[in-house]
Amino acid sequence: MAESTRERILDAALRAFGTEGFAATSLDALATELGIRKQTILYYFPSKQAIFEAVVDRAASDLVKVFEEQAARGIGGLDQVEAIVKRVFRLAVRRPQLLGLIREVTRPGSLSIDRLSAHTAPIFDRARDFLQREMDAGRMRPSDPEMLLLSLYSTVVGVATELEVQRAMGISDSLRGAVARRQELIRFLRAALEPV
Amino acid sequence: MAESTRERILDAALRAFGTEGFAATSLDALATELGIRKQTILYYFPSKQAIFEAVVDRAASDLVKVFEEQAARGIGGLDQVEAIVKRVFRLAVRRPQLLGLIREVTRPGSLSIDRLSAHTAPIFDRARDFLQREMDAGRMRPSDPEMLLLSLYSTVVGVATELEVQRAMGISDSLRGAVARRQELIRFLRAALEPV
DNA sequence: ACTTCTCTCTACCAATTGGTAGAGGATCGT
DNA sequence: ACGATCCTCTACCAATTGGTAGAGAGAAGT
Repeated sequence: MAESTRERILDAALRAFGTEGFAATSLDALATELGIRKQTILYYFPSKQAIFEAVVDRAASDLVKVFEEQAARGIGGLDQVEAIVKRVFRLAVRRPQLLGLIREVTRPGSLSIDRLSAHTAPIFDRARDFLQREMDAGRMRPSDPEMLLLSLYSTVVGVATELEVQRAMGISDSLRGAVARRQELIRFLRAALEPV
Repeated sequence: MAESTRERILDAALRAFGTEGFAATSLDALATELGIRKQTILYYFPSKQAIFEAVVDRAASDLVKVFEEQAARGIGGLDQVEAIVKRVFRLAVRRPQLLGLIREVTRPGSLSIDRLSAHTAPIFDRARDFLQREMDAGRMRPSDPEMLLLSLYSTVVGVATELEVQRAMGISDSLRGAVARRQELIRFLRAALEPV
């Protein structure tokens, strides 16, 4: 048994919640996909909401880990921004459901938004401080770091997750397409952030 | 009778689909909200899916109208980009469900993505041509116009719609906050697009 | 042999889902 | 006065939903 039933449930739930969404995912469908009974799922988790929260917790800590690994490297300036964008992109390509889940949680009606915030607040603070520091040091164009962070978040997550929009625009969603997208995004961000 | 029942249904459906999402919206809830019976809704629309499609059609044409009105003005360069961003923001503040619906439609599993594309493809083409023309004329930093358009889309829609993320970041979601967000976004975009 | 614990199962259940069938009341042109 | 059309309703329905109750199998400790 390479992977425990509990882990398998969480994996399938992440995929389902991250693509179809919470409401559109049924426990029966999840169970069928796993070749088990719905009641087996409910043995490990008391409710559907509890599964969602467990999935959010796991996804959030995976995401936070990516940031912390890069933050620990202590690179400065735009090179650090570029490195983080690259890491997020790698994650988006390998595990697209992960960012899809973030989109699901950040939807207006979501119940687990505070749960996600609890995980991500520290890295938001850290990112804001980083931007402020870089601006003060003249390595980045000065602006409101909070608003800038929001713009950065929107751009990166959007470019990484809005695959259907890209399809509608006629952009290839192949792996090569992802690389091109990343490259163009980095150029875009560098232009926006470079000090004058 | 200021507004026909059919129109009232479409209004309520836009709000519900744009915030809670398609799967999380029930016809019964919609009917209760309107003070009518579910069967009255099903008199005007043959199915839930049909309501969604009608809502998408109406939302898309509203959105397209905004772009076409601005395009007709024939302003060039970054001033035109700024004008469009401002218009999108005004729409996002006045009718937040509208952009929320776009997010819902562009989700991976959505059925109506082609319906939306049919409406928006012409303005995408137009926008791409516009960017290309401006780059050729040296009024904008040269880059891949398709990828740039994707970055622009992501940034604008994200900043306009990711209200929960903004709340988590500690950004005010008041009207004044929206103005500040818009201003910062325009500075961000100008920096990214200005020719060197 | 016996109990205990872990796990997955069958059997249900009440509530809600989207949708059908058709009655009844207006308002209309004739 | 008449049928026709438009609109909203009551009454159902089969299917699916998340969740409960509890049986039974297997392994492990005693």
